[in-house]
Parts: sequence; structure tokens; C-alpha cells
Amino acid sequence: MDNSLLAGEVGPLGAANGKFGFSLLKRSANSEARAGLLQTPHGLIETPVFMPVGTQATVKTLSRDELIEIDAPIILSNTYHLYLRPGSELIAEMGGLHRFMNWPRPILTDSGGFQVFSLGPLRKIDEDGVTFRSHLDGSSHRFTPERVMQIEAELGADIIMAFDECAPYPSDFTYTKAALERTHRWAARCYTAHRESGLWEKNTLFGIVQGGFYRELREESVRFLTQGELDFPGYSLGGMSVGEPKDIFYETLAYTAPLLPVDKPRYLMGVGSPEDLLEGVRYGIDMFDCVLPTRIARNGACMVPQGRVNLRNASLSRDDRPIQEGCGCYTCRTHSRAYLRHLFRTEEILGLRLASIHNVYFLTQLMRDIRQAVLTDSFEQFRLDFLENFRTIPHEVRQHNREKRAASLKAKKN
RNA sequence: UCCGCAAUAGCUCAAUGGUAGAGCAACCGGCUGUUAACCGGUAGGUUCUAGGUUCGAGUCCUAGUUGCGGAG
Repeated sequence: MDNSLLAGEVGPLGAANGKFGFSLLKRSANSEARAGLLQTPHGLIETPVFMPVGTQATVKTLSRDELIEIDAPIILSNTYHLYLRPGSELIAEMGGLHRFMNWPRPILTDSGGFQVFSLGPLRKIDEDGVTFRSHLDGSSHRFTPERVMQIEAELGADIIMAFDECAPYPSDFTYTKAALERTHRWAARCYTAHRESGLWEKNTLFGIVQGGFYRELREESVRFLTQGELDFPGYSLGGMSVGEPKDIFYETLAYTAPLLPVDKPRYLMGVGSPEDLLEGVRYGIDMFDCVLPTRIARNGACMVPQGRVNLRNASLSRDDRPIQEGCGCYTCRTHSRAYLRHLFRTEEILGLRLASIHNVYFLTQLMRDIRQAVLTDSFEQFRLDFLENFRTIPHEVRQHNREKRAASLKAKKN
């Protein structure tokens, strides 16, 4: 590491003990962008970082070795799904999540707050916690902040998330405020439960800022979660990118992220399109996770600097080029667009895997490039250059498809 | 050669004599803390041919063509 890059006023901070810590290496001069190092029991993570999602202890379709080759620094997994299957006790018996899936690098587990609240009519919330029914077999379960801390401890991830409520969009001020305050009380209970569990050495707990798209509530949330007694080693922004228009998302991000303690890692949950990652970094975010690269890969779309390549398009049938010219991923080094299109048309499993490899590599590499740009004080230029030839999907199109999907799912239930 | 059955979108098939549809395939779009190898959209037709009956025929009648089955 080049120590000359250490910014005088920040330095290594936030270390709860010898195994966890966060150091800022660089702060951008003309934006909130930062570059840092996050220390965990399973190694160092260079930030800003993109974390691929492995909900059920697997980043869908990718083997451990493929993730290592892609050089994913850390992956995500999910408390709700692993609790239901195979069960957190079983994973603990098998030596914890790292050993169970044989993943040597850091893992972050989401608390299941997002999942429980997307169960809709299958769940009932009260002050103490949430009673819900399994989407798998309808069996009844209960999550409280203390129970979730226990489950996450059994899973044994490096970074664990507080149990929160992710309010849907749109939600009115009154509801959002009530949900936020409950989330705060739960955050305090998570904090206490985690501290009393004596597992500080094994996993570190992040607090989650909520408050929907109301500035007043976001400010209140940051204030509450950063007060004296609640000194979380990291903070995330939750409840974002849940279907709101882009300008509202960017606006909320812009005024919330800079409020967070400068010396703690900041994690923007569920965000992962290239343009959103750039916007996140611009406002001082250090960590991101998203299912987007793996999900769209399985559905035949690949991320490229120009936007997307849809592998099902007939125009690729005789295209001998790789998905992305000059890309260093296994897929681009090995196979043509024509071959990938063939695999998707014939519904061969290899297509899903090759596209996933490319997309996860693309975002991992993008974050590496972004980090380098921040370190060399050229992030703003990098951002503008990138956006200049990147074609995004218009909001109206996204909204239209979201509504269609919601209607379709509703019709299927009836 | 005779008898029977069939012929509708690229494929497999719907359509009481009253506006020719579906599934799949094709083509296009979407997916943001994964209940997602998913969801949506578009295009596609001289209803085998030629006559006839009828206000009106994919549908009924006649002949032919092609295919399948049976008899010889």
C-alpha cells in the first residue's frame, strides 16, 4: 500500500478490535468520493466495492473458483433464506457459512428485513418483531431483533446487518415515520444483543438508515443511529431503489450519504446498475450489493460500457466478437456473442453461467477502476467519461415493466 | 382400385352456420438488500384447391389434390 495516499485528517479509524477496522486512504477533492480499506477476519476489502449476492449460500450459477478468478472481494448471503433452508443451526454445525460453502473471503449477511417485508400478506408486524409464514411451506416463524442477531451469529458472516423494516415505495410520511422509529428501537436492541453475545471477534454489526424519501426522516435516522451509545462500526442506507423515480433516488442519496460519519464504511443496499454505482461513489458510498448482474445475466443480458447487450437478439447470430471488446473475463476471453446467443436460444445452462461470469466481472472491474480514479483524483472525469457513452434505460420503460410484472404476479395469485 | 378419416399461423391444435384464437417457436423490451433460467410486448392467416347452398361458410354439399388408416 502506498502510505503517501493516507489523508492526514482521517487515517485508520473505527477499529472495534484487532480484527475489524476501516481506514480512509483518499477523499476526493471535488466530490464526496472516497477510497478506503475495510478489515475483516477473512481479509482486507478495498473500497469502494461491489458485493455479488449469494442469497442461498451461492452466487447463482457461479462456483467458488469462478468467483475467486473474477476476484470478488466479498459476497453477500441472506439470513431469511438460510434460516429456512438448510437452517442456521445446521450451518453452525457444519462450521459456519464460510466453511459450509468453502468461501475463504469475507461474507456479509443481510438480516432478512427486506425478505420478511416483501412477503406481503404472509407477515404480521408488532413492536417486538415480525411473525411470518415461510414462502416455502407456509410454516409459521418469528423474527425479533434478538433472534435475528442469534441466527446471524450462527451463520458467522464477517459483517452482519441489523433487523430493519424496508418500507415500500410509495409510503406516506406517517407510515414511514412509524416504521422508521420502530426500526430504530430494533437497531438499539440488535446493538445490545450483539454486544452481549460476546461475538465481537467474529462478526461486526452495521446499522441501517431508513426514512423513505423524506429528508427530515433520513436526517432523524442518521442522528439516532450515530448517537453516543449506538456507535455502529458501519452504516448502510436501506429502503433505496425500491421502485422510486431516479431523480428522487439520487436526491435522497445526495443529502443522506454525506451525513454519515466520515470514518465509518457506508453501504448502499440493493444498488448495482453501473450508473447508480457511480452516483453512489460520488456521494460517498463505500459498499454496494445487488442481484442485478446475476439476475439479468440469467435472463440473457450483459453489461457493457455502452449499456447492455441482449444475448437473445438475432443480430448476434453471426457475431464473432466477445460480449465486450477487451474484457478480461473468462467468458470474453473464450466465447463469442454468436455462441452465447446459441446457448440462450437452446436454453443450455452454460449460457447462464457464462453471462453471470461476465456481469459480475464487469461490476467488480468497474469498481476497481473507480477506486483507482478516486486514488488518483480523477474520479469526476472518470464518471463523466463513463456516462458519455453509456446508454441507460428510460424511467418510463422501467416503470411500465414494473407495473406489468406486479399485475401479472397478482393475477397469478388469484 | 375401393372404403373411411383428416387438411386452420413456422409447429401442435381450438373455434353451437355469425368479428378465425391458444400454446410453443420467431422477433423485441424489462429485471436494483433474489419467492425471478423470470415477466411482458410485437408480428404472423386467400382456414388445401375449384365450384355450390345460404343474408352470412373454417364449419353444410359436390368434385379434385395431398396425407394417414383399412380392404383388395
